Amino acid sequence: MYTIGHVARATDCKVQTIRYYEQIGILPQAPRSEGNRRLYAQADIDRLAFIRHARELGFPLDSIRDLLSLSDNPDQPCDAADAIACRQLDQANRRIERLNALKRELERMIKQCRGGKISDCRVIEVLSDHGQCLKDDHQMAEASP
Amino acid sequence: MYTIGHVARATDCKVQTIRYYEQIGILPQAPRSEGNRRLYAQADIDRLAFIRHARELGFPLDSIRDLLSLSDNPDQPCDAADAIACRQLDQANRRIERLNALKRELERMIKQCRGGKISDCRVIEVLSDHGQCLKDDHQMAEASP
DNA sequence: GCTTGCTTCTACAGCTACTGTAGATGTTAT
DNA sequence: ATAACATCTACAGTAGCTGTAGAAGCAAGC
Repeated sequence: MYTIGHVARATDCKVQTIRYYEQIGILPQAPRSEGNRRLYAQADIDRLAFIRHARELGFPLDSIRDLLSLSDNPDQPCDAADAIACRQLDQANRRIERLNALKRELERMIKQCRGGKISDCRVIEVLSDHGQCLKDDHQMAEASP
Repeated sequence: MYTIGHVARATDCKVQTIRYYEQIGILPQAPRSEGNRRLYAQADIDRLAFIRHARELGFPLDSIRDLLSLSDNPDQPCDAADAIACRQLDQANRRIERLNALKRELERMIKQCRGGKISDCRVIEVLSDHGQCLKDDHQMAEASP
């Protein structure tokens, strides 16, 4: 069993954030030691690492709850899980597309930059992206219908 | 010139959020009409669309400020811009990697799911990702040194 | 020209997801 | 056993919005 401090170091997460996640129920109530300290297992570290990564990728806690429910209930009827997974996959694909566009533009800039100035920076055009995105995005709400 | 409502619809962004961005200086002070309404040009819509997309991708406003400064100052000396671009590129690459891992796992689940149950869901393992990520991530701080 | 209805204005309160601080108590090393 | 550090609870503060109240602007129809 690990202390909260160990878990915090292992996941690069603040101690308070771990207690906060327990409080809002996204992490289970940790069992306590004799002296009332929280005790964690490896599975808790995995779960927390998952949450942190998903947060860094911009998923809101509600979406993360959804994703976690997939592995918490491996025997739930498939259509519910399927809907969650599809929705999250859809979001992941859109994010990847945009990140790739940003990446290409940053690489272009860095390459061009070796010559002296960033004479025509198109970072904004790349991500503001009227062609496809603005129309599609309206169906991309976080919540389910 | 466009009204704030038009800009909000065009970028799928709340009117209050636009005013908030003006307040914190990430959007310029909009010129006003006779009757004190804010007036926007296409360039403002582009800038706002960029900000919204970057936010959805999980970039904090400070990073976005950095990115915007690249296109705001196309004549700034190259090493500063280069550092910003490299840092953001690095982040973008890490995000893409993680999203691809998540995507693969979601696809696997969806495929497997057609058979009845999600018997062994590995969503957590995929993103908790001890192998590479946890060590690398400590150098990945949002702020510059 | 006046009313109805919608938009925008300012100002401020509330929300999510943390993050920091205070003061007490537990634990470890010398 | 005492200093140094980790953890505890509780609560206040922050970033990035989001909602609401009440007043004022504006456009369309009578």
